[in-house]
Amino acid sequence: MAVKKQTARAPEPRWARRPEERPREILAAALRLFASKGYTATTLVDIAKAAGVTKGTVYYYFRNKETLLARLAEVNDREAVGELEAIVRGNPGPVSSQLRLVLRRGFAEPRDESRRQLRVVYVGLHSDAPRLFARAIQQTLIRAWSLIVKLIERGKATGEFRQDADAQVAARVFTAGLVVQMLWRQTTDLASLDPFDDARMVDSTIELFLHSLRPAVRIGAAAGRRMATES
Amino acid sequence: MAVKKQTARAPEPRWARRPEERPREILAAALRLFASKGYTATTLVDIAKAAGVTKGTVYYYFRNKETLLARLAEVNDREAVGELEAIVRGNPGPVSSQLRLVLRRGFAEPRDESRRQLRVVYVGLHSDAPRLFARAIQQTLIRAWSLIVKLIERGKATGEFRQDADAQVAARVFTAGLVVQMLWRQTTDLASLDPFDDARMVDSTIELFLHSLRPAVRIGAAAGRRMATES
Amino acid sequence: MAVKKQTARAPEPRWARRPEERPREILAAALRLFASKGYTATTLVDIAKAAGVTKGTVYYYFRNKETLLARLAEVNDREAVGELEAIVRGNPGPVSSQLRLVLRRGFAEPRDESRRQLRVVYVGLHSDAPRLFARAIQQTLIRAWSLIVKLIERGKATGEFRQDADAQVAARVFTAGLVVQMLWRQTTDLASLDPFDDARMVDSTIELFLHSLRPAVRIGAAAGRRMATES
Amino acid sequence: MAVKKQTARAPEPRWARRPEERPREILAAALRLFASKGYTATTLVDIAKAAGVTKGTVYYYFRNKETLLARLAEVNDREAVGELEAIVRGNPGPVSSQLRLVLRRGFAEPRDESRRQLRVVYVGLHSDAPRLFARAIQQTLIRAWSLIVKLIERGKATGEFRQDADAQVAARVFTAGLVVQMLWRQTTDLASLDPFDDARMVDSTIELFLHSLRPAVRIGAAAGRRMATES
DNA sequence: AATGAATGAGTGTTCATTCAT
DNA sequence: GATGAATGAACACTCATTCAT
Repeated sequence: MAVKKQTARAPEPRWARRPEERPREILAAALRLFASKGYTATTLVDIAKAAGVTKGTVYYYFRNKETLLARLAEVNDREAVGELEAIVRGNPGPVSSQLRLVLRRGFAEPRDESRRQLRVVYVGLHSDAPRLFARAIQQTLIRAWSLIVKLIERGKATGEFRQDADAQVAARVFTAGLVVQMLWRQTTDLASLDPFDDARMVDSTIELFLHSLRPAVRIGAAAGRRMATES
Repeated sequence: MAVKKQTARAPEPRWARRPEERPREILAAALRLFASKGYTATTLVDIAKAAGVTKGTVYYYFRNKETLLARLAEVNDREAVGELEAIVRGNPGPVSSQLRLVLRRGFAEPRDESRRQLRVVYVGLHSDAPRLFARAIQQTLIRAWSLIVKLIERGKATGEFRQDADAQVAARVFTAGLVVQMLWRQTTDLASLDPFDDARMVDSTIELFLHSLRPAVRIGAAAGRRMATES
Repeated sequence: MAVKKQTARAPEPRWARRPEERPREILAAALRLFASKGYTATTLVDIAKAAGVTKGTVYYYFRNKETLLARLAEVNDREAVGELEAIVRGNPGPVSSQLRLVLRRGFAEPRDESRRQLRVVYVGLHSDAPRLFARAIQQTLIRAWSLIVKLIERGKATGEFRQDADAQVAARVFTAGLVVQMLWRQTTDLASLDPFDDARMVDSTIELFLHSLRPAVRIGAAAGRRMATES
Repeated sequence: MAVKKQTARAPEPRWARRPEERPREILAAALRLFASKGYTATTLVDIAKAAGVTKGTVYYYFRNKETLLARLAEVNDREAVGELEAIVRGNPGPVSSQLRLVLRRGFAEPRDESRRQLRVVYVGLHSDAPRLFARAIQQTLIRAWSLIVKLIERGKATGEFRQDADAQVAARVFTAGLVVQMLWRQTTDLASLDPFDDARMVDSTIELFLHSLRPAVRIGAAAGRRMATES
């Protein structure tokens, strides 16, 4: 609609940027938007604008909208487990302190904004693209969980943790609970509706996690009776 | 296309008036579809067809699509907390056994298919209708959590639970973790990707929950001995 | 949806009113709404509600929505010209004073609210139901115009009006101009955008109307020259 | 259905990019349809088809349906008053001849079909889009009226027109009457129902207009008496 | 490599009209 | 007579996707 100047003098190409960076930029924009508005509510024009390109360019680099989501999930898949493993390797202390770090770094306090967003998108996959979600679970979550399970087993071996703790379930429930709570608190107004410190949520979750794995008090009649009653 | 009987007697109506059942049926159809395809992916025509009516009828009973969702959420809100309270009242045993039941009945094993679907929809609200989600959290989850917190506090009072357990966080993380895990397992193929028994998930979660609240082996020889024994 | 009491005691019929009045009431409601919201913007439910009945009842008495409009137009057609004739008959003064009254009573100051509304609807016919509009023109306006024309001709005969005035056009332009201006002023905010007294509009229009029919200054050189220039 | 040439050379595009012409064409199509069927009765698909594009394209260039109407009104607003002023400037004769031209050119004989349609749409705004109508009145009609008023005042100053003529009302009633009559004649079958020459309508209206402004016969007892009676 | 004009299949929603009761 | 449940044909508008340039 706007009339374009046709002056022959200045050729000045309307677009001129290194094609290498484009995909990255588009993906980054998509991530930002998916995380804040949700996948469905984000339009391709939104993404294009945020990436400083036009719709056509997005389609030049990515087959379609869902591909963007898939690519983002892949990024997460590729990095996430590696990070966790690095954390474990880099921290030769007792398993309890390794688990502490894994939970904190891997599931509660993302290293940077982009990893936080990635997590939001990740959980959203469940409703936005169930198939992708299944794949992501397989690629990432299950591997992360088994890493945690391994740590717990090691703890059992050293006597730090009780033998009868269900490591598989512990790994799953605590990580899921923590991630979902943090997610809800950050995206909805849950933080204001249900006010309390995010840090407390993380710290206490870790504490509960470790405590749930530790040997319990068995001595004394009271305790014994209680156990009997409860079963 | 359908051949009409031309008997003058029975004109055989093309549709029947069933004002009493329609809303229920429509709501049921919506629930089924929302749970399986997600709110956004579900069309009003889908709902109408599934309910055996036409689009217009859906709009005759419900102002718009979101109202359907809201109504479903309301149903849940109205019943959910009440059920939990009933469970507590109906079970005068020790808090640990009350908590066990609350977790199982309230968050893991829905009484019927429709309550299961309701739960699926509920979690989906987070991305489909953030505002409704926030309302739902406020109406239901927070109240459910505080009910659990109260039980835990009672357990602390009786010495059954340790004083330093963070009841607030425990209530939140365990319920969220349990619900989400069950949800994922049931909606995706997670059950096949990550094969293990749903029942084990529930039982172990409850066990971990209670264990995380119990007094730990801390100081003194007893603890030391125990640790040694257990390794 | 609301449960109806089925007590056999009080039969009390839900609807019980003289069938004679219904059509009138419905028509009155339709008129009110058409005039204030416009034909298109008025729904049948609006009308039914305003008439204190339900949609079905409206259809029991009138074939469809447009029929309501047609019936209203008919009412106007039936009464309008008769009124004008009555005005003329009831006022045996000079034609100028008859015309004054005809313009005022017939086109500017409706006897009651309902006649004002009728006028609004009437003009709206042009876009809402062109065919009805044509019929209305034929039934009413043309007859009203020729009544005015007759008066003008009588004035010409008595020498009160100039011979060369185009009675046909005068009747048409002044009535149309007056009606439309009053309509615009009353329905839009024209009254506030273009502030001046409605009464002045009516009075001055009548004055201009009569003046345009009166013999011009012919005597004297100045006037004669002016005429010559203009032709 | 259309047979596609399979020559590998010329893939023969299914549609052409004509960003420069599209908006114009769409607007033109909309104008044509709005004028003939009315704004409300015109579908966006109608417009798209008439413009040789698809619905999407219409929305690519115009935010929504009402915007099309608004844009058309703007065009009129922008040009209409300017034209009138040009007429006055370009015709340095006596005010009576200026008024003649203004009435004829500005309100009776549109320069081309498109301006005639614009006028039709304009009057229709009253019921289709009251708000736009109000704006249009403000932007255009009031300004046009005051231009006419100014001319009349000038005529009063030169003694060509009588001092007591209500210029404001004259400007309003004659223009409205003329426009509406022409509109009715052209859109309905009024022309055939109420047969007489359009040209006569215009000429006579102008004549009546000017005559209504001229000094009246005041000489003679008869006239004087009449005036007294009538007030 | 990049653009952005053009497409077209949906989608929610409205509402006059019908018809079982 | 009267109701109001149920219908179904539109309709405006959105947006992922395609493709001419």
